[in-house]
Amino acid sequence: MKLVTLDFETYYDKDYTLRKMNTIEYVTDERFKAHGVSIQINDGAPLYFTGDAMASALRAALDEPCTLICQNTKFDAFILHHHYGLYPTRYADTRSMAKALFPFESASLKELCIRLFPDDDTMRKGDELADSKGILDFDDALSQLIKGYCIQDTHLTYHCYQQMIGHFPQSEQDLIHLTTKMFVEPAIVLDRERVAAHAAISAEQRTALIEHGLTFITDQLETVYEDPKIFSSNKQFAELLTLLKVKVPSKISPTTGKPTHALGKTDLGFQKLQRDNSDYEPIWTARKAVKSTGEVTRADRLLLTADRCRGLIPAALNYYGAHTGRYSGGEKLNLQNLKRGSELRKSLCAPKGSLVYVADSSNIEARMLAWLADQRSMLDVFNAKGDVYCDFASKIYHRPIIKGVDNAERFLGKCAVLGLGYGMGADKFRDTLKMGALGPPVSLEQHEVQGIVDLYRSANSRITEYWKRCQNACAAMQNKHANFAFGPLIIEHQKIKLPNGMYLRYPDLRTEGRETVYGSGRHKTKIYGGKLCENITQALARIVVTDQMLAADDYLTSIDGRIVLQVHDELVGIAPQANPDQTINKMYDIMRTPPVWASALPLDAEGGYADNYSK
DNA sequence: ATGCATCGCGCG
DNA sequence: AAAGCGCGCGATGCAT
Repeated sequence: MKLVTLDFETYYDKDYTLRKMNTIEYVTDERFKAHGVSIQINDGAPLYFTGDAMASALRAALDEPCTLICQNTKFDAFILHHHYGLYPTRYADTRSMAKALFPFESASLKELCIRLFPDDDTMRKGDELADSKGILDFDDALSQLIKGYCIQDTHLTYHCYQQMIGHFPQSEQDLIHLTTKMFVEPAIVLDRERVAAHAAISAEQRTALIEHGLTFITDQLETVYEDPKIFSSNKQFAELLTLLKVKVPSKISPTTGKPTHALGKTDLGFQKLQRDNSDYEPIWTARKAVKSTGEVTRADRLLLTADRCRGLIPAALNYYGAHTGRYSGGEKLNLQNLKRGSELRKSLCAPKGSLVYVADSSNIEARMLAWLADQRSMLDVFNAKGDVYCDFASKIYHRPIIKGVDNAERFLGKCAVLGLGYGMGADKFRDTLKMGALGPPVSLEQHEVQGIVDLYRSANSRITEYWKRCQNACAAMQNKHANFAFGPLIIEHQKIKLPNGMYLRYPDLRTEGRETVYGSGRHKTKIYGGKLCENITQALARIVVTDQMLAADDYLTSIDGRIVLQVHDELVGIAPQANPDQTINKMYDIMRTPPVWASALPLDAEGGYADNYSK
């Protein structure tokens, strides 16, 4: 297919910039102005166009089936759609490719060129001497400089693409296309009334609770308090507690190792403090209310986005956001962490005549881990369509635990299966249970949690052995000539080849003292058996789900629908409302089909459909 | 003012 | 020796 590489030069200034706004806000803003665009067809020389010549040049370039290549394609493609009504057939993106090949490194064009062409000084991005910031109309000199940079950027982008494309299997190229399309060709309809109502109510309730809290402490301390910050700032809140003669709980920060206040919702000390001082309820309530601004901010951003996109919400996902290949959210509107069952989730709708289809890959990581480690007992339960949570809970309680009957017991089994697969110890497991991160808080004695951890490890000895084999792999990967099979993987120097040809990378892997670490600066990270086991499991589960996502999108496209979002183990599609059971069952079929490289992997799927993303 | 690190909290 | 992991965003507080 014809390759069209292009790069827009656009107006920006101190406030009107992608640093402060997201792509949608920027491109649809009334201040938007394209100074020029450079366009390269196949391996020809890039040509530069300005003013009225741009539209016709773009039309001519994109008038037949073509693949669009840009550095950050969701920006340039969104311009093409929004301002020129042009739609390329396929999307490629050098920034996405760089994220996959060089995790933890800058994905900027400048840095990418230095990395890909270290010995070729002609392959360098302009040194930004000509800053067009804040300038609406260029003089001739600036115009010529910008033209040169713009042409150079397109030239570089094309060569970066050619340099990297050999490392990308077709499936990953398809994935970059689909990911870009989910953003630049949005399909999710926003229920504006629902969002607006929710935002209003949330804001109102929040204000009332904070006001009540302020009045309460004003009365208590006989000093006037008017600033909500007293509740939101950890420092000020700690000072308030001291004035009230409540001892401020402290903890050791897991990041810095230094003591800090333990005032988070999930901090056990803070939870106890609230129980012991229930007469200060208005304060605790106000603290919680003031901390939950995210909901309103996000609602406002959804409304603004939809206003700019004909009522639609583009789904921004960062390809290879995690070094394991998982997506991450992006564009200041993370659709991967919307609260389950929330109004905001329910405000994401299908257009009239269509439905939102949501299909989850059931316990994909637990299944992948059992398959990788060849933990037969667990695979047997999955294969028999049993419930692994009940199965393990039965071992804990020495009696059959029945789903829907022994709910508390099954829940403990669930926590253990979800938590203990990557080497978690008894202390942390006890805290996790007590905090109730997965559901209702559970308090167990030290000897009880230790017993469960020991039981998990003995009942799943192949999994604990797999951690050790991963530990060995951490060491082997430090060998320059490493190259050996490890199940479906190939261990190489500082990287692991995945079955789709991509790599799980550990740049600068080395031994420091008794620890193995990789990365540098703020990316320096410890790695060890249990953690590598988790990374591998996550990377493989991601490949299973994204390949299924491509298959599901093919299917949905055939019935006039599409995939519109992915949340790690969950595919979200929008498709016509006719024969909904057939549609969702077809999605389940796709998600129950294991990949060729793991034909014995027992998969299952569940989900449903509705006129919105409610699940 | 603006950048950066940290915390808290949402998701898987 | 022992260790669950992977993200993004808003708010805060400190440094520049």
